[in-house]
Parts: sequence; C-alpha cells; structure tokens
Amino acid sequence: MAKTGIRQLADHLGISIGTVSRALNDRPDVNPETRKRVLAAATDFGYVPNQSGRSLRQGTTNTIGFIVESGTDGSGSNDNFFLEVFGAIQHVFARHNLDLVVLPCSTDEDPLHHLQRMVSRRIVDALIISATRRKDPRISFLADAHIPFITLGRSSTPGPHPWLDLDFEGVANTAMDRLVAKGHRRIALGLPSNDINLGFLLLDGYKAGLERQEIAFDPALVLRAASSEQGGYQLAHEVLSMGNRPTAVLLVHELMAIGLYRRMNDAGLEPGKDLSVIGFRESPLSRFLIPALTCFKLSLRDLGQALGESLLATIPAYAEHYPQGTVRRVWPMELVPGDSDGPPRM
Amino acid sequence: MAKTGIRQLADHLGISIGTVSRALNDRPDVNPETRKRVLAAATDFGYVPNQSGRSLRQGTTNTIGFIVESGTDGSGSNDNFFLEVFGAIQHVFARHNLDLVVLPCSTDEDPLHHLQRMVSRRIVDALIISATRRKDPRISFLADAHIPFITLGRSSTPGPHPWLDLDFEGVANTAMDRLVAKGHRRIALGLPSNDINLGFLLLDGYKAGLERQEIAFDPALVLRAASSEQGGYQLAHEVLSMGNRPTAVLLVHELMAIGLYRRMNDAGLEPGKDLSVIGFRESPLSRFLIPALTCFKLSLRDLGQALGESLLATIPAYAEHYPQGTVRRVWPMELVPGDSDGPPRM
DNA sequence: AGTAGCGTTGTAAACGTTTACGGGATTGCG
DNA sequence: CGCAATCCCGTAAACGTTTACAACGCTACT
Repeated sequence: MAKTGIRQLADHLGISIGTVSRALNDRPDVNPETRKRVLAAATDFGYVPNQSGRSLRQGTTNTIGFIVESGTDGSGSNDNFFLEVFGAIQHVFARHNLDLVVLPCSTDEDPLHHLQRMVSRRIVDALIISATRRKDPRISFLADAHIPFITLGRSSTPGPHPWLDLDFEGVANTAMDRLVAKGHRRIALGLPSNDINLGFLLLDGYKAGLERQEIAFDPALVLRAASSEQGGYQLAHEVLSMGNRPTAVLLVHELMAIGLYRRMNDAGLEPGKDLSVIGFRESPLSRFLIPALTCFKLSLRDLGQALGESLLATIPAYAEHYPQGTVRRVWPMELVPGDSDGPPRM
Repeated sequence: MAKTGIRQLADHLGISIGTVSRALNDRPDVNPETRKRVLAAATDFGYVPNQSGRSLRQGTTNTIGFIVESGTDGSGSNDNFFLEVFGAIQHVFARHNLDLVVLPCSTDEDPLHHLQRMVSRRIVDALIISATRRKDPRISFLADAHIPFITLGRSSTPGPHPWLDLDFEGVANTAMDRLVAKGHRRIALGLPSNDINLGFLLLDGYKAGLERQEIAFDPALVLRAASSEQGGYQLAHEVLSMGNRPTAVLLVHELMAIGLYRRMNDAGLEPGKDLSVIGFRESPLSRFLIPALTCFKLSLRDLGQALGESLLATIPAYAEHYPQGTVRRVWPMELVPGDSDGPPRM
C-alpha cells in the first residue's frame, strides 16, 4: 500500500490535486458534489495531510509549545499540576486542530537555548511559558522575534504579551488576616529560593497584610528554601531554632508543608498547635495530610482553558473566535480551611 | 533583515546552495576551506535550517514523542516522575540534535487517536509510550505502522519492540519476604484499579512470594483502588473493616500510602504498628512521611537515559552509536527501609 | 599524451502541500 | 445574439531543504 498523498487521491478520482486540496480545506470554490467524493475517498484511503509539506508551504506548523521546567528542585510545577493544565489547554486547541507539545527545559541550562531552537527552526507557532522570573530574558526575546506567546506568571520585564497569574498578593493578604484574627503576631514567610517572580509577589502581599494589621515588618521572618519536602524541612529547622520563634508560617508550596510537618514531628511538636501553617496551592495531598493543610483552591482546568484561549486571542488567525483581546489577568484563589492553623500557643 | 535561508548564505558567499548544504551537514566531499567559510557565515547570519523543509525532503522530523497519560483520577505521580525522566531522555537526544516532545493523552479518550494523528502526519519519527496495558492496542498499531518505539512497561501483546520495565515481581517478592520475616502471614496487596500491566506483574510476584513462604493465597486480600491519595484512603477503609484483618499491606503507589495513613489516623491507628505498610516507588515524599515509608528506590535519571538510548538503538540511523541491539530489560529496584513496617501486633 | 582517478562544485529534481492565476463551461441579462 | 458574471477546475509556482548526477579541474600513472 503506497503512501497516500494528495496526488494519489487526485489520480484515483480523476481530478487535479488543486481541487482535492481545496475540497479538503473547506474552500468555497469547489462543487459540493466533488467535495463529497473527495472527502469520501480521503477517509477511504485513510489520508491525512503531511504536516511538513503543509508547514513548508504556509509557514505555519499548527503546533504550540508549552515550556515547563524540569528542575530537580521541584520549583512549582510537579507532574499533576502541569499535566492537568495541559489537558485543559489541549482541549481548547483541539477545536482548531492545533497540536500542543511540552518542551521540558532543565533549570540548569540556558533558558533561551530551547527557545532559539524552537523559534528559528519554526517548530512551533506560538508558546506558553511558565515559571516566569522577576527579570525574564525569554520575554524580550520572544517579543523581539514576534512570536505570539503567553506567560503563566507576571514578570517585571514589560512586554505587550498576555499573561495569566495567580493572585499571590491576595493569597498572602487573606492568609495574614486569618492568622492575625486567630491571634498571631509573629508570622514567618517561606519563599522559594530562586528568583521566580511569585516570591516577590507573595512578599508584597505579606507586607501589605502586615501593614494593614499594623504589625512591624521583621526581615528575619522572611525565609527562603527550595520548593520541596527537603526545603520545607530545612525551613522548619530554621524556624524552630529562632530565638523569638514565630507562631505561624505561610508557605509558598504545599510540598514544603510535608517537610515542615516532618521536622515538627521530629521535635515532638504538632502543626496547628505549636506552629500554625498555611500552605499555598491545594492539591489532593493537602486534605490527606495530618492535620489537613489550610491552603488555597484553584481550578487547574479553568486556568488551562483560560491560558489556551487567551493565547489564541492574540494570534491573528484565531483571534476572531476569541474577542477578548490580549488578556492580562490575575486569577483568584479561594481559601480552603484545614486543621493546620489554630490560635497561637502561649 | 530578511529571513536567512540556505539560499541567502549561498548568494552571499558566491557559491551554490548544494555546497552550502553539504558543508552544513558535514559531508565529506567539500573543501575544508569553503566549509569553514560557510560555517562562519552561518553563525554570522544566525542561520538555522528550517525543519519543515528538511523534514519534507528527507521524510524524517528529528522529533521523538513521549506519550504520557494525563488522567484526572490522579493516577500520575505527585512529584517530578515524568519531568525527571524527560530530562534524562532529552539529554541523550540532544547529542543527536533530536527534539523530544511530550504528548499527554487523557485516559478517557481513545488511546489510538493521538497515535494515528502523530504517525500519519509524520510529526514524530519515533515514540516512547508509557503505562502499557495488559493488552495494549498501541503496540500492534505502531508495529504495523513500522514506527520505531519503546515502551516503558511490558505488555502481554507481543511485538518486536524494545521495552524497559521495573522489576515488579522482584519488588513484590522482596517485600513479601521482608514482611513474612517480621512475622506477618496475612498480607494484603493494593493494586491499581485499571488494567495497567504492572498490576498483573505485582500480583505474580505477590503470589510467588506467598508460594515460596508456603502461605495459601487468599483472593480476598487482593484489593484494587485508584493510584491516588483518595484511592489509598478507600483501600485502607476496606482493609480496616475486614473481618480477619491483614497485618500488612503492599501498595502499588506511594500516593496511596498518604491516604492510608490518613485513614488509619482517623481510626486512631498507627502505621507500622497497627498495620505495616510497604510502598512502591521511593520519592522525596516517602522519607518525609510520618512514619517514613518503606519502599523501593529507583534512579529516574538512569532509567530515562536507558530509555532514550535503547530507543535510538533500534533506529537504523542512530543504531551505530548504540550497539546494544533491541533492549528488553527489567530494571532492578532497591529496598529503602523506613519505619512503616514492623512486627504484627498480636 | 592520453586516461583514469580524485576532489570539489554546480545543477536540478525531488519531498507534499497550498494558492494565485487563468480558462472553460454555464448561466443570466440586456 | 452578445457580453458579463458566476462557478468550478486545472496549471504551475512556490515553500526550504537534501542529494543524485554531471561536470569541472587537477594529479598521477601508464
């Protein structure tokens, strides 16, 4: 069985390849009758257009890339986080016959390296990048290269691109209000150790919360650790050995909570009693921890869908279906109370 | 600045495009002198070959796909299982200028759908598929289509393809030996609820272990649940309400341990004392759980590297660098003792 | 000197598709 | 009947690359 190209179809039907192509691409100038015949033959032969030929001709690949960090420090995106977001994006793209591919990029290599390769080789038409840094060279690079893209996460490097980001300030604010309402005054903040932008945003919200509650900001209470179990363990160790020990801590990542629980257990202390903990993103993990972790809910499905649609809105060829324009939106998160935060122990 | 194709380079250097192409592709029949000039001009102009053109001509895309399941039942891992394996594979492929793309496939759609699309559109040259089923239609499909591929996980559908798989039988065997040595006789087995092949393999090892220890097999002790926290919770519930309650349980997934811990805690029971637990794959999580989970270690980096190299070994164009032939290997795992398994409580 | 061989280069044809263009047939209308 | 408009279709040129083939100049050998 010879490879079925558009030419085989044309030969078989006794018409020209041009007509076949037009029929398959829903062009208006083709007889409905012949279109029907073409489509029938296509499914009959199991024909699918060769993407390389198509890409070469029209300079577009129908593929969109999603760059995710595969760092070993677990900085934010673990498997089920990005897999779920991914599924939602894919669902949006499938409507337009767009393929979505994930491009893992390890944290210890030049973040631009992959980008340059993808962009210059014309492998993807557009990109989604995550884990944006405070100053992110990828943004200016993509803007210069005129590649449509959206970022999951704000950045201080400006650009005309759309972005979506979680409401870190809001999260920090409500967490602070909640803790203060329970009687806490010394509240530590566990930030990521890299320069990912969400760390700065959380810090902003934390400070705002302090200010609103008229509590003085103490730099010693701002700690940094890897966003992993190990990081949480070390962070807890640091907290527990502080002279004027804080009574509560707000963590940037739910994995840190696990390490913190462990360290407290080693010291014979109980989370929620001896030290209150509020995590960040809710995951299946959170409510199965002992005690259940107070944290913030987020629909990954909705987030992914918004990501996909917002990106398409900025690509001329698809913009008509998504009249929202270029989206720059902060995504709200809702508090899910657990048992990990209580009144401070006197 | 006009797009720099191979033609621009040729014009600028005053030579033909054929020579330029040969120079860039390290063909032997080109003057070392001109090659140097071509390479210089290429980096000068920032030239990178257009992948579509190249693919169209030589019928190969220099892209390899990795299909991973993005089920919503949380059957993935909570840490960077895939991300870490990707990193290692990518590292191998980078040596040959191959791109790795990840193609998540949700569990509730036809698993062949993506495959057909990728294969017929000639988007990838080869594939890595994971989570192989007992009977896996993808295997025969790919074999029929003559697409090189490797599976992470054995299957009972035969095929000439290479595979890598974890040593589930071995794991079950040593777990059983260990538990029996501690005095356990009634040992439950927590299997995944779908028909993924590892469930059958674990069961085989479990039965072999029983037989070697001369313990009768009791079908009531084989339980099935989702590979998630929720699944572990339900499984624990089932175990605790059994008439003749088992004293130990072997779990297929570390996330299940979390749910199980939780359920035991709710019942005022302590893992490792009231019920011994052995998990499967070690992850950062395992040793931060309370008590630390006894489980089996695995180097994801090595596994990924072996996956990549074994796949390349079966692709004619790259086989020369990997003389290992088609690999079918069971990957050993090493027990990491924790505090979750002790002697049975009388 | 003729010729075989080698090293290097140019030429042009592919790969599979889309699409601008033109042309033939048919229709509609004055 | 003549002309224009409409509808449909075929032709052929692109897109950027690789590569078989021919051709060239040169050396070396018979």
